[in-house]
Amino acid sequence: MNLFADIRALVLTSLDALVADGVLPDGLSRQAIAVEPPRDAAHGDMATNAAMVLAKPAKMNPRAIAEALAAKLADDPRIGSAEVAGPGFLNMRIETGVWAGVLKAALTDAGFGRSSLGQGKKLMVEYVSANPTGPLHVGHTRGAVFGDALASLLEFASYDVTREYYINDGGAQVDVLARSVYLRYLEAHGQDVAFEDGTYPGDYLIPVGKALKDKVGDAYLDKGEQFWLQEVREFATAAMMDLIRADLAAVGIRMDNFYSEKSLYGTGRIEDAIQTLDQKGLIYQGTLEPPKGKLPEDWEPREQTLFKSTAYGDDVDRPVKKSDGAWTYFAPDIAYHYDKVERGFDELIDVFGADHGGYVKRMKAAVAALSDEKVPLDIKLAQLVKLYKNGEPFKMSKRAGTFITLRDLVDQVGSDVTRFHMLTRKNDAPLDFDFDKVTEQSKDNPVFYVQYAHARINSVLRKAGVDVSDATLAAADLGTLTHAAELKVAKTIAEWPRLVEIAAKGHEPHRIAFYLYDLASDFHALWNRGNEDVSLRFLQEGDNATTQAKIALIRAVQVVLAQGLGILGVTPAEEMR
RNA sequence: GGUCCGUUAGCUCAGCUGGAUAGAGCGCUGCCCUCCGAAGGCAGAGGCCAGAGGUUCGAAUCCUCUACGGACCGCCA
Repeated sequence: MNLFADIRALVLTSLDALVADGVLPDGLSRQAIAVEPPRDAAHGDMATNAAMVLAKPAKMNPRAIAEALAAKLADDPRIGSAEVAGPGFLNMRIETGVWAGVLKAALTDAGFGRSSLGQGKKLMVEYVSANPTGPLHVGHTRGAVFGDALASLLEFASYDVTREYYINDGGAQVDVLARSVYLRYLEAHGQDVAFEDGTYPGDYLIPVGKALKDKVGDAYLDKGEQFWLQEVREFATAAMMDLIRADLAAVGIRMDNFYSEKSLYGTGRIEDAIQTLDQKGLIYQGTLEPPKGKLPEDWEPREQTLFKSTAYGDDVDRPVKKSDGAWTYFAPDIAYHYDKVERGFDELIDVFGADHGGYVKRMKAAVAALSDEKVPLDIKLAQLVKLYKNGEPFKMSKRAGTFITLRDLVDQVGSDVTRFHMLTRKNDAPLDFDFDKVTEQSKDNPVFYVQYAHARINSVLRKAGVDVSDATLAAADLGTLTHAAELKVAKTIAEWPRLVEIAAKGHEPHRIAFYLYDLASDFHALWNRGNEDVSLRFLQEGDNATTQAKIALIRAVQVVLAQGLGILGVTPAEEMR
């Protein structure tokens, strides 16, 4: 149940009644009518802007509409009062019994909080998609966690979600990987090797070189690239993908599918995709203008095969073939997205790293062209993560092989902390990650604060001494929950379904994290009230009925916390240690 | 030169897609532990929402310009 949606529906039927009464003209758009919690709790529980939205098209005074609407609304048993305020706001107070209904729904309705927004539509979230050349590092981790939480959020909102990883195993970087592994292979045979520019010096390739030796023995020794490059490339890529899969598992990520770029080559898929664009008149031979501002030193104009992405909002047309006739990296990406469209996805989401910002417009243009603008593609950029230790910035150097990996994070602070913290910021804002602060066990640390709330509720349940099954709690008389601090908690719970919908619509999982913090905060506040006011303690000795009502309230909090943490991929702690 | 993102309290950040007197944490000030868990709690001070125009009943939110910070910008992925 979504109380805000219910009340909005009530507002709409009340408007129908006003139309029937001849008070309001018919046929007005109701799109913009919203029912929201007012900023200031003194204004009531819910507010609607209906009168102000309708005033202009109806050519009526907003306050007059509001007055008429208020009279209709007041007839509903759920509405305690409806008052006109300001320029035409309508503030409503909800009968306290309604909140009890929300709590019961949270306890007994497995679908509580879920949204029907997605209506079972097929949606793909493509995320991580890191080059298969090494372990995942911090930057990847943010995109991975973000994409995963977004996918879970959309599942919770009734989308049929596929999580997919695009393996860039077709380009030159895989040759570099193969050569680097070959060096480690030689090393495993006791040779001295030097890692020059254009090779990957990281230690993580040592075991891969050994494994290669175990597999092929000395077969590749003293042989030219033509004898081993292809085999080593495949061997190395497979090894890297195993590594990456394990990295992902360490933060609780399981992909539904891994899609290989290489699998597109030699199958005619790329040609098909480009031809599809060509048939729409979007492919031509041409020469690009040099980029303005800083001029590349070796710039010379060359004729290339270009995609007319400017027809779909890009700034310049983009090459799909190099001047030597080979595909650019963009071409297989077009084919890959064409494949997504052909697989029947209704919506697509790509999660990219911040360094791919310049890539967004052309990819959107390609998908728009390939799907005749029928399949929306949203591209979310995961901004940079700045690492700190003891408040000091942490320098990473990829060249020296001293970059911080996903494993470093998980080993030091754990998966839960890593995930939650990375989701406490909008994806498009840079994120600070301080190794010391994120593991601090105090209120300053949202991860701890939210998990602590969950664990604290567990502690009460253990000590309750009454039947605390959800069915029993839901059947309890919740009419005894009348204190403002208790109702505050119930109201926050009532906002949960609405928040899920907002977060899902905006593809913004960070809203879940902030909501959970607010809910935990309301709960902790209520708990602390019990320190001064004995009647607010959850366990009322000798009064099982009241105890059960209070426990119903906090158990509902726990249910929502668990749902929310589940979306974020964070374990709800049973107890704190 | 262009594109994208950002700019909100001393600091770190939210702000529900245009609503009422802009919120939270930290820090600061003042109170509060015999009490279901004080690894805190309650209250208070603190704002020209970067700046200037515009759109309208109404703007932190939408549009234009400017300033500052970051990312990116042909045959690398």
